Amino acid sequence: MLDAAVTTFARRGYGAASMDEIAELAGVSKPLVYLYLHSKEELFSACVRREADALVTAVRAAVEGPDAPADRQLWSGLRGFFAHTAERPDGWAVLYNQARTHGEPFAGEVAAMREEIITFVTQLIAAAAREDDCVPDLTDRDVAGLAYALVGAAESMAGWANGAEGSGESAKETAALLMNFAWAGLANLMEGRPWTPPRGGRRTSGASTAAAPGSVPGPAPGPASGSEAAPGS
Amino acid sequence: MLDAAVTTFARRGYGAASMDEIAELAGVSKPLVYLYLHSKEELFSACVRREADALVTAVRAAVEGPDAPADRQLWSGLRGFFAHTAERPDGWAVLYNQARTHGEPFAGEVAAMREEIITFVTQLIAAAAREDDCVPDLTDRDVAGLAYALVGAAESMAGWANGAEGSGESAKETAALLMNFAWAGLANLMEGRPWTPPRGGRRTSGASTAAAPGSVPGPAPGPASGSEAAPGS
Amino acid sequence: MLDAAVTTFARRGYGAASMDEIAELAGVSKPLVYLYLHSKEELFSACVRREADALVTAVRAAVEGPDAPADRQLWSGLRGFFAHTAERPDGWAVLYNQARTHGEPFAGEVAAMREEIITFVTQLIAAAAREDDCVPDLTDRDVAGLAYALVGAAESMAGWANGAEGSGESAKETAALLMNFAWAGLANLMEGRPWTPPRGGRRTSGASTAAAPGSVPGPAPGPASGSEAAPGS
Amino acid sequence: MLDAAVTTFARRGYGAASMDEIAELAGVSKPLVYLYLHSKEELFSACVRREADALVTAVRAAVEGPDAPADRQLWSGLRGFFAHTAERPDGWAVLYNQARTHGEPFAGEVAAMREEIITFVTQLIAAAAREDDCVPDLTDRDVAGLAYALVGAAESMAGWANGAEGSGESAKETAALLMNFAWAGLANLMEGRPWTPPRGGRRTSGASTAAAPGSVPGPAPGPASGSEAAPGS
DNA sequence: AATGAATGAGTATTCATTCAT
DNA sequence: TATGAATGAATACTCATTCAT
Repeated sequence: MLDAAVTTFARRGYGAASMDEIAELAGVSKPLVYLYLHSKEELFSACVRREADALVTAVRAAVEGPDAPADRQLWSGLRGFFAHTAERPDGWAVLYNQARTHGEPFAGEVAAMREEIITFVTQLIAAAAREDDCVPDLTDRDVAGLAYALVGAAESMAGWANGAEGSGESAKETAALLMNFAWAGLANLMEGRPWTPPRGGRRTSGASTAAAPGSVPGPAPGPASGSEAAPGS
Repeated sequence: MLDAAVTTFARRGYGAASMDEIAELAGVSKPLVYLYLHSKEELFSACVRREADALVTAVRAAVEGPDAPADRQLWSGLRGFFAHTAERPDGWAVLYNQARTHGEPFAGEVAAMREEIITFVTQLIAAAAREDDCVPDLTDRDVAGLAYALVGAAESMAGWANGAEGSGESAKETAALLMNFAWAGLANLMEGRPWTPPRGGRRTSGASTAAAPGSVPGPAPGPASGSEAAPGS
Repeated sequence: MLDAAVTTFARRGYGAASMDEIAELAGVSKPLVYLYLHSKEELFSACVRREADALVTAVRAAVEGPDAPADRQLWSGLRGFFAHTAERPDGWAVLYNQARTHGEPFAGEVAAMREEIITFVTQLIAAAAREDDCVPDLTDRDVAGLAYALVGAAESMAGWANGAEGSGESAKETAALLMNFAWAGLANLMEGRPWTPPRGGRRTSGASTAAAPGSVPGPAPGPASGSEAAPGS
Repeated sequence: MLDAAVTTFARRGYGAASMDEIAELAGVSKPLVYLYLHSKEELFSACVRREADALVTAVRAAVEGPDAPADRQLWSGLRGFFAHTAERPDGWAVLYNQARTHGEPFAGEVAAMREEIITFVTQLIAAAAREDDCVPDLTDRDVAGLAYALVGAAESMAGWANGAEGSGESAKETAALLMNFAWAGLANLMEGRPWTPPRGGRRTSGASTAAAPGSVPGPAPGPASGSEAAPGS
């Protein structure tokens, strides 16, 4: 019954999905839907909760144990994420497209789940930073921002990857692509070699050694000295 | 009048926003709204178009000329993006939350705008890769995926940054944070030093030299040349 | 201006005709319409009155003077009627199709005009009966009914004749056809030779000599000399 | 439910009848009306169809079998017609006043029904003419015109008869009156003794023997057999 | 004399929701 | 338990009508 609801909400959108259609697709009668799930809002909430739980569970299950190195944990988590969203595109659409955009009861629930994942990611980043025992000068806010960026990138890529013909294989590829995109930056940051806004010089790619801007100061340009500096760390 | 519509659509969502409410907020009467914008759909379309144009224009205006180095261009564009979304949170909400999720006339328009931006980013990445005259072995699909990741990260951060008390200053900070997050990874990739999935060793962060996974092969393991290279890493 | 209104009312119907359309067709602006004719109802009333007057006037003008024999008067009146309705189909449509069917202000006005014509026809019939100086035993109600029948027949034929390509010639033909249809019956009646419901015998057409039915008694069954009786058949 | 609709449409007219009013009069709620009849148009169509069928059926049932003489068939049909319209004045109003004047879906349906009746009448007239085995020189168009005249007369009288206090008795009377009005004329025509436009002589009633006008030529001037001739006048 | 701009009042239609069974 | 039948409440849209100019 929830399956029918998820499918319908994903396809039609919350507003355009009618209880009639859901009941019909579920093969039961409308009053029955009302018997179990007491209103459209509650029904949608149940969908959201179920999908959110499923997603969180899938990601949790995929993450390698806390002993593994941070990038490995992150990578495995991403693989789980992309695999899950590829497997349940309707569920993902409900979370990503519908729930976030329809008023408070739902947006809150999704936000909570997202927060959970973000917290996890944040901890990973922090842990990695700690592992590096460098002086990461990253404020909490910065770390949070990075987590948002990473999660946002993942979400965007999920939509993109689903656009093509998703497959189990592509989940791994997508995760690898995202790791490639993100990890070096994170690693640099954590090791105190931030990118800084160029000052007009011709070419300035990669993490420069200049002083950090805004709240992302790269205090210890430090590894500095370090030869060509263990890039990518 | 469009302002009122944008505000209402952003706050209530497309479905829940009633023409009555929009008209009242605009301080005019409903028939007048229908006189100029001829239906709810058209009204929403007009909002979407206006906001999309405004956003694209803002980003375009912010981007530094094509002579500037790629990271500089990207950075300035992001600053423009974050500044604009911070300045017009309702407009951004209409584009990001509402239009994308409500059926074809609208989703298409937003997708078109997004595509425009993604194309721009894609070109930047490709240009940077060319500048680096390395063998970037990045398939087109990979580049596209990276652009999606970057744009998705930016979108996510826009929502996050607006959550707090947005200010002009924060736009620059947010952009810098994202550059830090993203640029090193991009640079590594472009220079042929991709991150690769670890094989179980204890610590493996940053761009490893191992063979690339999936479609993101890092052919030239070559931190090789060494030289001052190694930037971005 | 009234022309535009008549045309529009005839084509769209009273309900579907919008003041905008009328004003546009008239080449003036809506407020001007309201300046002269103060509401939709009044505008429609004016149309009805104008067309009714025109029709009555046309018929009046066509009728030959009171000295002429009754059938001649009737015939000339019918010719006028058919000629007029053929010439102004929209006006006729307003009277016949629209005004009669839209609530009291209008139906009354049309009824009044119709009554005027019916009265005229009634008088003709009565006059003819008097001329015949027979004992016409026709109650007033009967005469009224006959007038209604004649007028109704004319109205129906007007619609029919306009359906084809109306022409001046056809007005005369239509009138003649109707006279043929009607006059013999009227004449028989007036001369006391009514048609009576057959009693089952095989063939009984035309004005029989049997007793009259209902309120249309044929008093003098055998007016005339009887003899040739069995007329009409 | 259809009853309520017919009543309301008849009383208020199609445009002014609101679904609210109909539902209220039917003693149900508006959505229920929409559940069964899916729109105002469809509801009106259903009314029209029902009333048209009822009328045609009533007339059909009333007509005496095809062996009966033509005038008898006609008379019985008219009696059925007047009885039915007297019994269901609202239904008749819907057909005669509303449906004919409101756009294509409806006008067409009524026209079809009318055509059916007119065809029937036409056949009766033609049959009668054949029975008379005279040379009826009536063109098809003339016969059609006569049928229109007869039907129009009947329609007009239906409205008139309903105006007074209709009763079962009056149906018979009205039918007789119309037969009196019409039959002699028809009979004369069919027997080749048409009325012709007078040439100015003082008195010229009834079927003259002069040449026929327009398309209603009276070929067989034939008071023919003489004898019973000269009737109708 | 004439109108561009604006609106109050009303209508068809839909949908989440609930009885009676 | 399960549903066919029914509805209250809300919404997009239209039109006759009027000021301010």
